[in-house]
Amino acid sequence: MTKDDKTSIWAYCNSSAMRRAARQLGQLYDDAMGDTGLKGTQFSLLSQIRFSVEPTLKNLAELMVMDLSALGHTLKPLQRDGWIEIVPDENDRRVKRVRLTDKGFVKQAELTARWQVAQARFDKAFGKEKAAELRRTLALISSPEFARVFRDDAD
Amino acid sequence: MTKDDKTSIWAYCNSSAMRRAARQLGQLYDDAMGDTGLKGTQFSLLSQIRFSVEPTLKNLAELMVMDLSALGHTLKPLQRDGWIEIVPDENDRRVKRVRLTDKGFVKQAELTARWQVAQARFDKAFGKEKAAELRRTLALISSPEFARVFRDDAD
DNA sequence: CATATTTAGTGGCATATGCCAGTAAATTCT
DNA sequence: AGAATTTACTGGCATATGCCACTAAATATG
Repeated sequence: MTKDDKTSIWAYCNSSAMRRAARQLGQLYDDAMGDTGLKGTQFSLLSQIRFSVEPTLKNLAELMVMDLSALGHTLKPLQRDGWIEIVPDENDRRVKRVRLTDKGFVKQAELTARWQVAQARFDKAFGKEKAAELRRTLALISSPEFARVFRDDAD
Repeated sequence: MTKDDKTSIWAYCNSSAMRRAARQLGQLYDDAMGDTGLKGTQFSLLSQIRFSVEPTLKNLAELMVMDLSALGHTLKPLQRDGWIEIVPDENDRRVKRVRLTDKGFVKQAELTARWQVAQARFDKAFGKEKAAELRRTLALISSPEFARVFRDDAD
């Protein structure tokens, strides 16, 4: 164990430990975004939108493991600044789809270049293989299956 | 790899993956807090305060790997509702120290009982040993040493 | 000692994220 | 078909978190 001792929740609580690590990485990756005007969270969003096929807000919220309304709020600034656009679905009038604007594509590429620097630093500091494994672990924890097992504790 | 494929940033970005997992766990642990009126983040705060010796805001911010002003904001509701109190340091008039109120102690204990349920579920779903190792990994990533190595990439 | 610098917090502003209530459109049920 | 229910989203409110500018107090400097 590191210098964290029994007087720290981090040594015990999985959730608190995860949030704290998320804050640290958020900080580090945000720094890497530099003067692009966007943050790591926004880079994630733009990237997920880019690599999805015009996802609906619902789709995107599920992929992000984010509350639908929270997603809506988070997209506002990106929409306002012209990086994305939200268009109604042709078949189902309840549904709205998100996509990058041309400008958004360019911006996503620019951010990706910045991101790679941070990513490389992480790999170097933490270990490339360990990093890949960590991501697999995090993906598992983020999965709906995991949430289901966690909740259906009834045995 | 799980069902996440190359079209998901989660498969690549350590920071995005961490945040996403943090959202999932936040959700799961918050649910466990039930009708206590407080959330997992607030439980973390109360716990860290409880197990620290009247930390200064600065101390606490460092332990939480949180921005000092962010911490200040986050403490507001807890102070307003009487779970904690913030008192000026006797020697250094710039410094303020945080501590639980009597009411706060009781509340922290109540929340701990709820937390244990979530924690047990996590251990069961993820594996007790794996969970302990994950927390060590997260603690490492949260450490100032890690941030330093990450930033001082200059070689 | 007087001034420059550093340190600890505060307040305002902006994004991140979640809950709840409400609305409209689609689906199910009788 | 018409009513009940479900689904997808929106808007308001509250906490979470960070940046920047500003203030007060302590410390270092000449």
